[in-house]
Amino acid sequence: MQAPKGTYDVLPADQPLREKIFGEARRILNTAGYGRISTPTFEDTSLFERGVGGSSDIVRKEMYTFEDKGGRSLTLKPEGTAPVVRAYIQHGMHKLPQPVKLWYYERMFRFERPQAGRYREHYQLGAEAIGSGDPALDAGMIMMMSELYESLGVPDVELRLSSMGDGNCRPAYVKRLSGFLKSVSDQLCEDCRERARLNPLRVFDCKHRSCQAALADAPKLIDNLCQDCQVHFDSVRKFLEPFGRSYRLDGTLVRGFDYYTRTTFEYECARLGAQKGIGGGGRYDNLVEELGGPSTPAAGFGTGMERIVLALESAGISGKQPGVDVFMISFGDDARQEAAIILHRIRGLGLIADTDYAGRSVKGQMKQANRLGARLAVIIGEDEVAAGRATVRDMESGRQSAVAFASVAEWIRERLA
RNA sequence: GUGGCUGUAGCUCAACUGGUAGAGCUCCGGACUGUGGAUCCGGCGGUCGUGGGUUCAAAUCCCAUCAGCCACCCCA
Repeated sequence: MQAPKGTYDVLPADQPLREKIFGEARRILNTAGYGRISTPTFEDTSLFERGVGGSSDIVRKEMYTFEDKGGRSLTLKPEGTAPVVRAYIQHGMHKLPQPVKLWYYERMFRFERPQAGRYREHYQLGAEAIGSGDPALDAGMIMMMSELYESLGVPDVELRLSSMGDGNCRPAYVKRLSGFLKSVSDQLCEDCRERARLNPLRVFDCKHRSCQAALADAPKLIDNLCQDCQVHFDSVRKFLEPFGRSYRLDGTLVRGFDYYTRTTFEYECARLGAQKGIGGGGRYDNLVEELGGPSTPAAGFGTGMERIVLALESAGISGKQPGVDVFMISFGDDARQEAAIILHRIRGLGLIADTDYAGRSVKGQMKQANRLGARLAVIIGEDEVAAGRATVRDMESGRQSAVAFASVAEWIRERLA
């Protein structure tokens, strides 16, 4: 038996680093006034069809869609924004002071071919601020991500920034681009011709040299923004400026969801290979309305737990398990009985305490205490039972003390304080 | 979904042109009758990813399949 393709177990040794990442994200988001939201693992399929968009690969071929016994079509969530927006609408959050700022840490599911850094089930940290079109918000999102990566020590992080325009300027631009693509159609690869038909903006993602060459003179959306979008974009950049966050202005940056408008951004870790995108996001001013809510501007970001982990590991950064304070060593029936009582008391004082359940020899138990990095070992054998006093050994110095059973727990707490 | 590489003990890896699986680390024990981190010794541990096929004989060759990895694709 093995875990299904593209899934994996997070083992105890993996947890500390993940918890550190989660903890940093929580700290940053909480200090920025974001409240955590959890949404269901699955949603009505139509939520993603309408939200993410029919021309996206995710909806076209990567969703885990199934029918439940009531005949409903449900889908394991492939991304986090649509469900949060659904919750915003469902709970009438537009009546709360705006914007409503929410963050999440959730599992995402996509039927993709797995690879290092790409899984069929992965964890994403994300945030959404719904109900504000303020460009300062876009910049704030970008800076929160920067702060997260920086505080964790993610190496070689690069930021790409662009604008997708809005309903005012994008359609006209797409028409222009389509015309251009038609004129160079014979120089494009098969995929690009398909893209030209479905979602022309995505041709810019193509890695084929010939396509890149053919696109060299293509009109860029970023040069064809309408007045409002241009003002907005300039403002985002202005808000970013004082922070000194370097970025690459990239008119070819197109994210994989249809709902983005105006600002889009993507963070990459240069040492991650093909799956180097560690996080991204942008503004989605039409999504709330498209999902049945009032016309509401919003922005958000998402970042991948696994990719952050890989990036940190590539820099030799790891998490460490909390060390054991006390290891209880005992042998003989009476002694084991006494040890169990004392162990319970020590734990009750909030100390991390463990003992042997494997029938190890005294030497073996000492070894285990050492292996766990215990600061103190409490030894209880026949002699100790007879004297009513436990032997407490300092694992570093090797010094031992005899302490009465009744007070040994408190004695240890003071000793370790 | 496409192409390629890989798959031997819990981990890292060996095993010649096919001859029937071994080391280091880990773990358990002993040397050290109730005391760890060093050393030495011993022990536990393997459907050779799985299923077929070729062969007197397959970890080794062939086919299929599963999984991982790399690139494409896509994205976190």
